[in-house]
Amino acid sequence: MTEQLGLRERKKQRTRQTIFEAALRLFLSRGFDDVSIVEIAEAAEVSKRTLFTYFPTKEDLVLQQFADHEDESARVVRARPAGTSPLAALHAHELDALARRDPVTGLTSDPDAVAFARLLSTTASLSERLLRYAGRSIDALAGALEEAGADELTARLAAVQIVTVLRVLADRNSARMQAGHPADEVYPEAVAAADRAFLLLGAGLADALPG
Amino acid sequence: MTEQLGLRERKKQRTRQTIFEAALRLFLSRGFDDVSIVEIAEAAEVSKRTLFTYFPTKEDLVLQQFADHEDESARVVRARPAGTSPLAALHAHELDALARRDPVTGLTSDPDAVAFARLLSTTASLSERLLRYAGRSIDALAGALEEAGADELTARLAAVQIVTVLRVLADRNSARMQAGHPADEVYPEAVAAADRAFLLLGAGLADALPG
DNA sequence: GAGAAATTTGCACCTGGTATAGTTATCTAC
DNA sequence: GTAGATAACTATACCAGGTGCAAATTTCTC
Repeated sequence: MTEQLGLRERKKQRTRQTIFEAALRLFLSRGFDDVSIVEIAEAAEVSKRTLFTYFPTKEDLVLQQFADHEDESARVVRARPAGTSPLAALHAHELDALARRDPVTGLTSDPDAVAFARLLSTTASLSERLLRYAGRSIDALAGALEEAGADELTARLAAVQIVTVLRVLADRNSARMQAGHPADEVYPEAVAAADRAFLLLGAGLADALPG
Repeated sequence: MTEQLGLRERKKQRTRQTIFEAALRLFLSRGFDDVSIVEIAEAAEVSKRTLFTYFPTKEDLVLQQFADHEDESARVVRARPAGTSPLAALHAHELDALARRDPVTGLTSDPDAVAFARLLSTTASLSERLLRYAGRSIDALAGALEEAGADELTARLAAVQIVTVLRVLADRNSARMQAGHPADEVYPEAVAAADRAFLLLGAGLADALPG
């Protein structure tokens, strides 16, 4: 378990962490667009050139951590208990995440997480770039659904629906948090919304949008 | 019907068109990233500053025309015949668009349209920015669905699902076109995929993704 | 400790985009 | 048609994100 890393590797990790923390601190206090790359580099005591070897774009300073979560839905589907449908597994996982106040649900009163979410939603270039990660998340989920027996078209359509619906739920929760409502207060609505969303995903829109 | 425009206004329209055509021609022949703004400005015989008064960003040189289509789904829902469900109206509209080889479906063999689609799908910054227009399309459709009687959450969830599914269909058709298949050959599959997609939207994923 | 390999740096450079201030063209009213 | 008024355009200088390159520094290996 204990990774034996050389000094070189440890220094790299420390440098990356230092840059990231400096960037986040500056972004949160003054906004993404009002902080320049050189400023971050100075705060982290590295050269501009070095900063860019760790983070290829300014947006990645904020978003690269999302790469860790990009296959979460796919993993949930793959790890589901026998006899459970992919949708049921994802539904259960979302309810569990809400109960845990997992930041990915948007439902958390943790000030840092709320501030971070605000940074994302108020910065156009960040919310746009975030969609790139959503795309990879869709690809991963589609792959898992194919493994579960769906044909390619169905898997892709289902994956894109599921991922975008989860995003809508998270956005709504996050908006409530940013409006100052405590997570515990919003929790029941968040659960109801998730239930509604998975009902629509599973049973379709026909009944919900009658003629 | 005949708009009486002054010389000033006519010149502006001509200038905008000239810039747009120069940009598109250069982009198509050499790729979005390998053509600079100054090059386009020179080709259109305007100053760089003037170019930016017409198109606020380089991406808008390609994408601004999508603004016209951003409320298409919403209009279809609002204009649906009495007794028709929103989903049925959108389904019928998509089938009609496929039959007409409307470029928005991705199903067209028109070389210019195919080249344009390739430009979009091969340029990261363009496909990302395109999602901004998708966002507005979702907002518009959600509004129309609320008018049709859906509650706010349902309308939003349905809208996001519908718009993203239509995008998936268009992307797939466009990919087939770029691979060189003629539209008439792909048409039956495209119809089948659209039918499948609207079936899933209407009846849900439960049956399609069993445990 | 020497040399190889990786990391960091400084510097020059490119591109997209903006600010400003001045020039040119069109419009309106007489 | 001419005189402003007004809108559009241009040149220039500038900023920020990002890259290429060669030199300098640091870590690794033996």
